[in-house]
Amino acid sequence: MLMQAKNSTAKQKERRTGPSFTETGRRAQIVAAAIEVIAEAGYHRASFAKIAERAGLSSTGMISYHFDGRDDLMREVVTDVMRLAEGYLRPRIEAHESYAARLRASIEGNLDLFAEYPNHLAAIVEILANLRGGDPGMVAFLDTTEANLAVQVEQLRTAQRTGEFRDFDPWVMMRAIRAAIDDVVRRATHDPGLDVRAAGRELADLFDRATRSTS
Amino acid sequence: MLMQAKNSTAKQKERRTGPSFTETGRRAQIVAAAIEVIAEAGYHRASFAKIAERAGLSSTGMISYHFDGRDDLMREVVTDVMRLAEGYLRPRIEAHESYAARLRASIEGNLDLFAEYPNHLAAIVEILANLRGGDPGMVAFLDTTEANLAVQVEQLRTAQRTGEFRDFDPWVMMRAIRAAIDDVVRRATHDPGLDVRAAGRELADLFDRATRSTS
Amino acid sequence: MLMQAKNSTAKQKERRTGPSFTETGRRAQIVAAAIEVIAEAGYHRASFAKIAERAGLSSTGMISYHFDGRDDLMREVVTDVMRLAEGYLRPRIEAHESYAARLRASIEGNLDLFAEYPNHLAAIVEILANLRGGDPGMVAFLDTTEANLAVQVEQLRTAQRTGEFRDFDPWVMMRAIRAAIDDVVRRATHDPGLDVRAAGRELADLFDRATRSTS
Amino acid sequence: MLMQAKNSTAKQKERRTGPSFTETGRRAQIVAAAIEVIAEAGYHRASFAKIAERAGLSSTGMISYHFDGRDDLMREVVTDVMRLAEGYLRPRIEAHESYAARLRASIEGNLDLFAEYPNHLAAIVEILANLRGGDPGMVAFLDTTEANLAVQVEQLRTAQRTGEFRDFDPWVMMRAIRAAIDDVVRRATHDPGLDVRAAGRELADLFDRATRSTS
DNA sequence: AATGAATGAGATTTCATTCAT
DNA sequence: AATGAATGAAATCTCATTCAT
Repeated sequence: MLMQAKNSTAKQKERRTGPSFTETGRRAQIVAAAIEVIAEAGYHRASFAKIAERAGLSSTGMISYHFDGRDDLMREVVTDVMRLAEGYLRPRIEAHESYAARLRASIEGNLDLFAEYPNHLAAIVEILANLRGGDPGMVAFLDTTEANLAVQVEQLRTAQRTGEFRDFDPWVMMRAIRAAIDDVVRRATHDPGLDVRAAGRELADLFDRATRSTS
Repeated sequence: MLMQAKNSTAKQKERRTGPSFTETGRRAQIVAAAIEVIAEAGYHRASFAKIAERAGLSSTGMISYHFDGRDDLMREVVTDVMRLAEGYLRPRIEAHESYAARLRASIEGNLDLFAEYPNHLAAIVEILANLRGGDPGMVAFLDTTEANLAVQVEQLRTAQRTGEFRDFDPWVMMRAIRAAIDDVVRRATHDPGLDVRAAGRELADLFDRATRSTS
Repeated sequence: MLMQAKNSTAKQKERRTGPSFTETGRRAQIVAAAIEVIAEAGYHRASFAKIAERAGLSSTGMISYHFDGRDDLMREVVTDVMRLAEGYLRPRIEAHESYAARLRASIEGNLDLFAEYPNHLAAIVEILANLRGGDPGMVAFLDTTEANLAVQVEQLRTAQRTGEFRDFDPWVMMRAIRAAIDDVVRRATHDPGLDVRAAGRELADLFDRATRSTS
Repeated sequence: MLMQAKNSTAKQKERRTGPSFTETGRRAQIVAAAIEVIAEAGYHRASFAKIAERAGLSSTGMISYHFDGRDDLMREVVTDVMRLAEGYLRPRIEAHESYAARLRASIEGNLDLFAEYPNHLAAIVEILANLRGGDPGMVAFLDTTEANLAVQVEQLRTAQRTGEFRDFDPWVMMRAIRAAIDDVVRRATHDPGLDVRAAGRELADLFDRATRSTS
């Protein structure tokens, strides 16, 4: 899904003086429940009622209390997963020198990550796929995602400049890679039989051939 | 999105002896309105109220009158678009001999089609992305989509046997192609500045390198 | 259900010059369909849509055209069945001399009639059980039903005066009889295994003991 | 209507750990409002809107919040009334030794109960009369009613074995009794002038003659 | 902090009726 | 006479949010 996450945009409720341990714990608990529900039921079907039930809360009011609306909760889910992905992927990617190896590490790493945290990745894919520009409050969020992508596009461009990668439109390539990974995540979420790591290797091969310079 | 559509599963209201021209006309009008609304607002936000307003109807009851529920309308939308895509793509694909040329025609054709009928493709992508196996009545529909994909996978396999394409997992390849096209459709729907035909050519190049035999 | 029907309250639509053969035929056809649907689905579930479908009509508008609303249709159903019951029961009852024999003939006759025309009796029982005084236009109808009952009550009273029947409140007795018969009708409608003629004999015995003078 | 109620099938919302007093209070209030509305308007006309208005609620959503749909509310109404009837009738019936006296106590007791709680009995009669086997979730409910009836049938049978009652079909007798009582309830609901206690005595006399052994 | 209760909007569906053809 | 289309009301249910305790 993502090669890396840059910055956290989590916004604690600002009317409060500061987060207490309890509140932080509750927020995390709700986020965890939301991740499960979104992964299973999808973005739009993940109602506060289902999330509250999963979190063991007796009312949806508790969610509204801790989060400034649905968008705020979704933002927290995304940043949470991005933080996880960042920590998981960055060392695996930076362990390699060549851009080709880094690209492979990125693709395979994403699917390894999914194999370990299926709900987390499924949730973020669901959310990002359902964002609309019109949603006020989510626009800034789309920009963040776009910025993350831009970083990776820049890496593709650098690899092209060094001659390691051939000539292609790095934005189109990057989005094709992301779309392919997300598609595997989406399918695997509802088809437990799918071998995601094998699919990851196949995709890595595919995009290796598509990017690598022939010289 | 789709290389071709196989069969239409449109189901007229069966309590009638046959569809009248008038009814078909109204149905078509509602389907057209639904396509616009889905493309703009997304699958879940496309309420009967919005569709009725777009279709110039005074009440949502009219939609229930013409369609057997939301699923029935969505089915009609998908079969409608599939029919369109089939008619548009098949001649363009079959005009070519080699599998490589056919694959290119398929990818570029899908995005040319989108350039001409942006709402139609946006709608079908939205619908198919939001289907869940749990939706009763839509399951058979997912099967149709899967069957369409299988046909194309078989073509990839044939091209591998002839030696024109190299060795790769045809299912993973096919889904990567589809995911990449759908992603362009999704982005272009909310970013009018995106040059989809250029993206189509880029993707065709990309997957040409990924599939073509080196020999 | 009823020992006899006195007068028909059927009201043809008065804005028309007169009933044509076709209209009369259609009305009868709709009434027949309504009887079936009411018997199967119950009074409130017998929508115009279901009745039209059963009658082989393509739209509910046809029912509104022939009947001045739901109440009018129901009135026609009731008068139709009352006419049937009248023709069936009167000779069977009048074949007997004693009031006891007539009462027995009435009870057993009603259930014999049900055995032959299950839908007709089921329908009228359903309708009469669901009438509310508040329904405007049906009030006069309830009066008719009440008048029919009054005739039978008068017969009970006469039998008491002759000494054939003992002392009891004839209204309470009459309604208990009617309620018992209707109950058998209601149950038999959804339990095909019930032997209604046997139940009829049992009820006749029961009310014979309850009414007959001991002297 | 009922000689006794056997078991309560009330189902609190199960996602909760347990019912709070407040929730029980609101539920009870809604049930009370439902009883009034059903008694006045009938089963099918007792919409959530009317019930909410009667209960002083501003929206029907509140009813959906407290009950798992219409069936759940109706179930609660019936069990509530059955509980009331059970407490009222059992001591009155068990105060007597002979089966004849018990039968009389049952019949008169039901109508005394109606005289004190007219809406309660009217509501349960309305509901039970309008149940259809097809309603999923209510089937088990019909079974309960049937089981209650079976208990009473068994008592009739015992009285026959002891020689106190004469020979008759106990099921037909029991249902005739029930039907007669329910009929009085139905009529009295819309005719305030009817003397239900007198009717109860008449019915008790009637069925005493119908059941008692001549020896 | 947390809960149950309440709210009001919005969604789909069904219904009887009316209208134009 | 008949049909398909259209209408508007009403009904149930779900949802996110707010409130009082």
